[in-house]
Amino acid sequence: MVRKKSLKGDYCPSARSLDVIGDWWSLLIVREAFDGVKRFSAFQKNLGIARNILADRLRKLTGEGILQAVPDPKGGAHQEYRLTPKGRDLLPVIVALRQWGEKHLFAPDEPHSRLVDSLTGLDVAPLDVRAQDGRLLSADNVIIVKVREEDA
Amino acid sequence: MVRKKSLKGDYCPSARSLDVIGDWWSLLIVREAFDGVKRFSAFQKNLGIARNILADRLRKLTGEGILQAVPDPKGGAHQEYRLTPKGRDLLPVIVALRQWGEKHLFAPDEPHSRLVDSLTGLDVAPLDVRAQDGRLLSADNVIIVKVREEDA
DNA sequence: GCAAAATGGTTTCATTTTAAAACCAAGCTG
DNA sequence: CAGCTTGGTTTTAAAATGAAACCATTTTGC
Repeated sequence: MVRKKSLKGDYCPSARSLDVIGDWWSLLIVREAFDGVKRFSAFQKNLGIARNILADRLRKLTGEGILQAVPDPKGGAHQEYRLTPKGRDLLPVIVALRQWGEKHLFAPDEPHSRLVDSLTGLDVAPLDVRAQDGRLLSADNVIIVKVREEDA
Repeated sequence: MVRKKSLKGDYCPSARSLDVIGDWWSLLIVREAFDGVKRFSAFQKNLGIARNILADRLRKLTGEGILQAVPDPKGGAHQEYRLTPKGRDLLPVIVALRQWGEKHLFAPDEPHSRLVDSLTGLDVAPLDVRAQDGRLLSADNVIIVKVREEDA
């Protein structure tokens, strides 16, 4: 009996993350939430996602504690979906994806939406991966240290 | 006729990125490549992915210029898959996913693989999102500025 | 030098996921 | 109170995925 696709038990944190938010829509929903979208129909309209899929993903994301469903603060019958702190912690993931896309997926003169510092209106600075001592790191000077199974 | 799922033309860079690497396996393959994996069978064994799917993803990733298929430098008949510079630029994405997973998806005492600075052996520092002036930014002080359609 | 095993896939077929559209109940609106 | 909006669920069709079988080369073991 082979477990199919669940990396829940994987000891690689990126694999586990992808297990939770690695499907095609989840991060797009989270991105909309970062952009202030709160209601079912708004997600649906902005993303063009099928409603059953959206309902499913909202359930999963709330189940994972990334979104929280709260009753309409204005007393209406519907509920709002809001990012939890865990969801807000996905900001670097969204930013990393965005910056990679800006760099590699747009023509030099092609317009795209921008993520800006709301205080100054300037673009967010490029993310960089640094060592504890502040040295800039690239793919060549990092390695993955696997957990020894016996430790698990 | 409704175009299904292609965000190729979307003006949001994160959407476009997800269109390219947002499927379930692509980033896992890239992560393996970061870890030095180069050959078909190694990807297959490490990830437990079906071979037809792996072949498809390797084709897509090379087609996108994220991986490059090069003939075995030792003269063998097989080819190796290597990250291109575009692929190596995905490091911050992988790191962001990994750090989010470490923080939110593991029990406090649970072991996991680590991404370390190969010089010192110390963990990579937490990524942070900063403004141009160096201020630390969180979800509350960034906004997305949409491109005006007329500009496009 | 030859048989056997490994490599790097492709094909086939069953299962699962996704998409689109229709449907529906509850609220609100004029 | 008739009709529209919101927030879904159900149904059905289409597409993606997964497992296994198959296959042509290579490499290896002896």
